[in-house]
Amino acid sequence: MNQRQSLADGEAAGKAPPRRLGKNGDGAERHETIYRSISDAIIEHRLKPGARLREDALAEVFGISRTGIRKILQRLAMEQLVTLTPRRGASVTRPTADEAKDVFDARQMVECGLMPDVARRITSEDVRALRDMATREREALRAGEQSRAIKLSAAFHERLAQLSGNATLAAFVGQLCSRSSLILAVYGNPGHLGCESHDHDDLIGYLEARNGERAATFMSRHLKAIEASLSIIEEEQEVPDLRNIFGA
Amino acid sequence: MNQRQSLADGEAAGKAPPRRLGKNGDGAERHETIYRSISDAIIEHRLKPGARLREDALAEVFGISRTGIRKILQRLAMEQLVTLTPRRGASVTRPTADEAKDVFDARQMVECGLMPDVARRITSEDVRALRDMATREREALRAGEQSRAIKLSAAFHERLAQLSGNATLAAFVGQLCSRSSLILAVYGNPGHLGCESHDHDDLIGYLEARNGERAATFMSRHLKAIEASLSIIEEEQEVPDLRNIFGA
DNA sequence: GAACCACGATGCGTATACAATGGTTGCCAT
DNA sequence: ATGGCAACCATTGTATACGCATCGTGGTTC
Repeated sequence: MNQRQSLADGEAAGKAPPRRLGKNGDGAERHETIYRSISDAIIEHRLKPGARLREDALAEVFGISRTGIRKILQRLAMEQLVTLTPRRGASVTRPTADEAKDVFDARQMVECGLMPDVARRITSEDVRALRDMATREREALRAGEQSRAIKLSAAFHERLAQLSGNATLAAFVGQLCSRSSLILAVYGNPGHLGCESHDHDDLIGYLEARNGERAATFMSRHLKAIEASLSIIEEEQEVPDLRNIFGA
Repeated sequence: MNQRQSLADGEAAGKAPPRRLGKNGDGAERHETIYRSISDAIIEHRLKPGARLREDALAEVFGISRTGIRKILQRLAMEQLVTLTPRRGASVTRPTADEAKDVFDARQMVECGLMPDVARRITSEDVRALRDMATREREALRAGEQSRAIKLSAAFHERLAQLSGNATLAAFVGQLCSRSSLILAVYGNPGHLGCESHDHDDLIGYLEARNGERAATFMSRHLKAIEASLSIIEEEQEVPDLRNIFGA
């Protein structure tokens, strides 16, 4: 299935004669891959809030037509990662302060509420996998790879929710984590990342001890700490900077 | 494609001879309307779980091309109201027993958790609107209009969640209620509808008295009662374990 | 010199055409 | 008569073409 991989730089860019390159055997897989690429780029802050996502450009980059891109863009919009404005196209969502509060309140309720279930169901295998994720996150943090750390942190929280056994709530938590990543991009202070490096390890300890209550209260404090670290000042930009920057 | 559909003729006339049908006049609105039509039909059990939704048929019924229908179908699929199978098209989702459990567990957590906030923020105006909805629901129930009653019940729960002030969680509850409606269609006993007729009124009473705790426990019992009324027998069709039936 | 209007370009929304896939049916061979 | 194979048909997936709205730019007028 990789044979098609080189279409981006190949002759595909040309007009191509009777070139039917759309016959990828793994069409669905392809879309999923592209979706993940864009999603990851947003979560890792490689695409910053407000960045415009032109359909043509994306279509060319990924070697598919605009139709497929639109589908992906719509999915991202439904997850609130991109904003679709009627005649203006797509752009990376810039969460408002209200949305940020809603997201963290929701996480507070759902993630904490899930902890007892997780504590009850967690296996030693799960514990090992979680510790591994926490370790990698700490390493990324120490190496200064903020983007990577943010993604790993979101993945950790999502994974945790999956262990509860409730797929619906786990998917919801996954969306909330993605949005949190965006919120960090807008309101987070550089240098002071969301999750403390040892927090996740402590949490794993409580879960391993099957202490759901303790884990829940810890998670609550953990999330509160992240939220408190944000500087939600609702900085309205849009044009005014020029005056300020170049001196009036 | 067969005819112009007498939609916005008024403004079209002002534009002189735009023989093209005025699709743009209310394009987004139109999609929203169609989305609601299909969504309502599913929630009201006019479209039953398992029903196939052919793109061509829908496109013709609503007078738009398949492109628009696909967009709507995808949105419905993301809300788990329809299932999209790769080369087989769309059909109304038939929830599994596991999904049903997940959905009701999620409702238990979120709706109950929201009650304190609702009790704190509710206004007399809200109370009046809720009572009105409850009344209409009771009337529909008494009149034997089960479809209508189910939709009104879901709307009631969703409205309640909106009063919490958390738009994210409210939207999530809305989805859960829609899915619950599907679950009722599959596992519900005819004649014994989900919500007891007086339950909602009682709940409003607790909220009006700003007794969030009481409302939460009542909501918990309410949801438990609905779930208990289901006959989740997991009647599996779909290749009914020939192995098991005919011995391994 | 500034403001307003007009014209052109860019980019999205929709429709349509085409290709590929999976199901179904009919025929042939065993 | 039954099972397998092959061709056809129905339906989706993808790409492309076209129309329209909005935005930017330049010219003209006050």
